[in-house]
Amino acid sequence: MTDVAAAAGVSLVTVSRAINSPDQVAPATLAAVRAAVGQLGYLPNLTAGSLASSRSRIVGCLVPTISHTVIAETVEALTRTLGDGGYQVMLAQTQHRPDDEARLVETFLARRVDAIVLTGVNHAVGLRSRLQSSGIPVLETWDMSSQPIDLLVGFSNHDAGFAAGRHLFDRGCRMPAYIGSDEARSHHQLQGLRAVAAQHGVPDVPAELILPPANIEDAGPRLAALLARRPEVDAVFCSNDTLAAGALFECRRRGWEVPGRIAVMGFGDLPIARAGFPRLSTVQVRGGRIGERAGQLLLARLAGQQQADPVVDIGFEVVQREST
Amino acid sequence: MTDVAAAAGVSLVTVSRAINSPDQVAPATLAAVRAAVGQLGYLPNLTAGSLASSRSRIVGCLVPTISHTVIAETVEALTRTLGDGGYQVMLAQTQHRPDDEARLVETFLARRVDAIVLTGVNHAVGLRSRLQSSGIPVLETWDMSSQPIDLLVGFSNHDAGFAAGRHLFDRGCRMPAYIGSDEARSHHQLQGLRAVAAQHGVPDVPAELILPPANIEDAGPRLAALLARRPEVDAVFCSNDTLAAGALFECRRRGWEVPGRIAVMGFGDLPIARAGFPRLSTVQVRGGRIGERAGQLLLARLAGQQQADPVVDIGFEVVQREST
DNA sequence: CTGAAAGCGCTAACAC
DNA sequence: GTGTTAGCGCTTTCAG
Repeated sequence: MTDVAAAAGVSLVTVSRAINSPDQVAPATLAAVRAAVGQLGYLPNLTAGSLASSRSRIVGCLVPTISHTVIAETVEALTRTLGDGGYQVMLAQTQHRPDDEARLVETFLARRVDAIVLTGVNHAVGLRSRLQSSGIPVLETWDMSSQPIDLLVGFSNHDAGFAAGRHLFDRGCRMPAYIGSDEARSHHQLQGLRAVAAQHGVPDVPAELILPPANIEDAGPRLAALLARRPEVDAVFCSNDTLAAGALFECRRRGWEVPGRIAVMGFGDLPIARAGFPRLSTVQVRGGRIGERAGQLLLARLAGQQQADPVVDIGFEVVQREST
Repeated sequence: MTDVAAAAGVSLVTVSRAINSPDQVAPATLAAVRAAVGQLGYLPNLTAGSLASSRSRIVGCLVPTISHTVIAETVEALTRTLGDGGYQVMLAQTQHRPDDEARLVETFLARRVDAIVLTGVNHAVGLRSRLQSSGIPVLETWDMSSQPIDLLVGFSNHDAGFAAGRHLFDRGCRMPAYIGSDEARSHHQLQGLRAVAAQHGVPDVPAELILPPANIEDAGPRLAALLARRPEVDAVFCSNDTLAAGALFECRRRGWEVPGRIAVMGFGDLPIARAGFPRLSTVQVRGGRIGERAGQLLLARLAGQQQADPVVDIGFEVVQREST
């Protein structure tokens, strides 16, 4: 930067300003600086800038795993929205382990990220207060909480499970079952499903909870196990569309009609829900919208604006197709 | 850090060493420093450390999009391997746009990342020399090149396409087709497929190239278009298992037997290949292994070791299941 | 094994 | 609109 300043015949600060706030610099000066930058091939050192300004322009984002398709859309939209606002996303994977989440938060804090995005609302003991005392914006996603750490963009997994169950009963099912991942957000869905089942006089909902990472090839065996245990099951709600697609393949393998013999319902409304045969009924969640709103909320907060409502319920929608 | 030094009764440097190279510090001193750190809740500022040491311990990683399942495994393994070595991965998405890739590389360089990982071997003009003159390790993945920028861990997409085609002809197919993404790695696969077709006296391989991002719901319509144009097609090779699963659903919708009426072959050997019905024949690529080897190569290089062979061909394997 | 001095490359105040 | 001064919080020499 010293070289650029010399070449442009100005001082260090002027170069800094020409780069970071061009409108505070006279047009002629700006042109001179830019010429010097181009000629010398100068590349600013953002690390030095971060240290001096105590703003890193990095947002730390923690997800269970990036292979989880439903969450990928959120990360993609978040990255795009924050990127347009001049921020870079630093991603880390918790592998669904709260302790890893807490450890990675420390790493992010040590890197002086400007904000942190978390997946879900269930965290390791102490993380909540640790984050609140850190002084940076924190945003939770993909669930609802009565006590958000700070900002929150999500929807109620409990209510989504309830709505899915109601849909299944409305379609004539008598005995729904659940296949999901063994983690908090799936548990909330299952609780919702159990609540609606209780209202219909069904005291218990059989469930298969898969140790994460749950993937499509787990669905078949789990559905088989479920049906071996409880042959009266006539509907299965899966915590994501990928598992539901696996269930569809399993039904096809057995030559079972869907929804004739068994109804299958997914979650997320991923492309696979529309591509399947039969097309999957599902709970639509706009994952991209979550990422976008999250990015907007963070940008506003990072720009110093206090938002009216720090909690955004993005909602969900039951989509009926052919599988129920 | 000054406070910790005071509390422990040592100097600044000693605290720094206790944290970064504990074995260079006397056990008693180390204990005192650690006690002070714990008591004060001291969290090192990695940004300041990076500036002083000119090592950020960040590796920049560029992928087309993180929603691309086949690449997610690589990123996951890379993140894990580098994480164990004390490095953090900073991820960015190019959306398959070479210009975005070049722009993001500049951002990474400005952040002084210690190394850069790229997807594929086709880049914007000038990026190659820009990276070579940057002086940091660069690693390309998911393809082969006769002129790698620096390090490379991948496999030949051309040869994979050739092998898939040979498998189809071996299984009795006469007229293969291709459905893939409209980007370099798919193009290489298609070239391989065309090469083997030519050897079998098939002068042309009909293809549908989907503007990225290609997803599962594109497969059905594209397969339909392909067959409308060329009803004699009796096999389709898809650039990934997800598209192949979409093709399977489309066949099911039409009541077509697979592979009786048409053979379907995927690429990647994702879980969906094993979960489908019929189970998908595919080209197995160990995406996780690519990420792992890439991480190891980078760690070695970053530790100052010169490796014998900077290019690793991870290979691939044709897996026959039920769909061909 | 420990410490003192000298920056790393930039930005925030404050002046002019 | 531009410059001067004083750091940001750490690591790297080089001594001892």
